[in-house]
Amino acid sequence: MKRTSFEGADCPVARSLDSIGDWWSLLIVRDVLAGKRRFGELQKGLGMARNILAARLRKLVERGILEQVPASDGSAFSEYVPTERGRKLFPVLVALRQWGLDHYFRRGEPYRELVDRKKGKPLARIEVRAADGRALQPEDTVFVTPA
Amino acid sequence: MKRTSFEGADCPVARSLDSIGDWWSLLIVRDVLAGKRRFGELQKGLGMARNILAARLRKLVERGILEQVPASDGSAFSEYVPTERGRKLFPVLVALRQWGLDHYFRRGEPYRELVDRKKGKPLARIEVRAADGRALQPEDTVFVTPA
DNA sequence: TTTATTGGTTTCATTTTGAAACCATGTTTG
DNA sequence: CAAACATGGTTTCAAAATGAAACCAATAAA
Repeated sequence: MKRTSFEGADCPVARSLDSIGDWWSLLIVRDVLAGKRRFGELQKGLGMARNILAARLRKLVERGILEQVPASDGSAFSEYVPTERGRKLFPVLVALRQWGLDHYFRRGEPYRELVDRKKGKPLARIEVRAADGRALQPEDTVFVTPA
Repeated sequence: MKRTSFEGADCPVARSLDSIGDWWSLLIVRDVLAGKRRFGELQKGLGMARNILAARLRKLVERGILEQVPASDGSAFSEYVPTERGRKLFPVLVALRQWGLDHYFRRGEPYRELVDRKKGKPLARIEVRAADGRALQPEDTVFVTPA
């Protein structure tokens, strides 16, 4: 009767969700990728219960998405930093951001835009493409069993 | 003490998660985008409790991600089909799939690959890019308040 | 006409969540 | 140095979500 786990699922999407498919994890990763590092900073920013944050951080560390390291400011506290695996979630976050902005913000509604630091311009749209660059819709794809 | 809602969050990622940020919703959307339509088909495929599936479908319809329509086969049953909004989740799913495959499948472990239907070749990698096409890492981006 | 299937809802036990209190360090201030 | 405060949690407990199974009404098949 436990909450079903997708850890051994044969679908990569399901396995991903097993690590980050709950209500808070992606928001934590979002904040860490945006530079937040400390427990309290995350807790205040997200407005979430401390015990839940502690549990999520533990799991994210366990799954190799974050790493807990001694604080960079010399203090005896520790910090949570993204691993390479965590950084690779960036496209997922940007895709979710673009989708949410398109579908759940009214035009004119204020929001903070994520831009290319160098040029200050909005990011390109995230798209699914074929190897040759053609944009693909769901129907343009099929599953196959690799050789 | 209610489960916190991200519906009115100022962050687009959070609003997205309010619609699809639970354990099952994205898997349901994945299956519907892959062509599954009927309640029982989804339930059996996902192996999830019927009441939870019913609740999720209700919410996905409410949020405009799926639509409940009379069955196409002439029977009196109904079907769940993706809306345009639901179809637009495709990049999110593909990004999650690529990430999960990269990080939670051992090499050689069997999986089904999603390929370009026309050429039968694997999809291009999903990447975050600037307007001019440069690939961007998290540190290459900043938040700004649009004018 | 009986039987089976489909698409749910209801019920109930188990888990998870969230708020608040608590606590052990570590850090700053007087 | 001592007292006060901040930090990073853990514990406790009530409310809410989840999951398994039983149930049920409407179809569809035999």
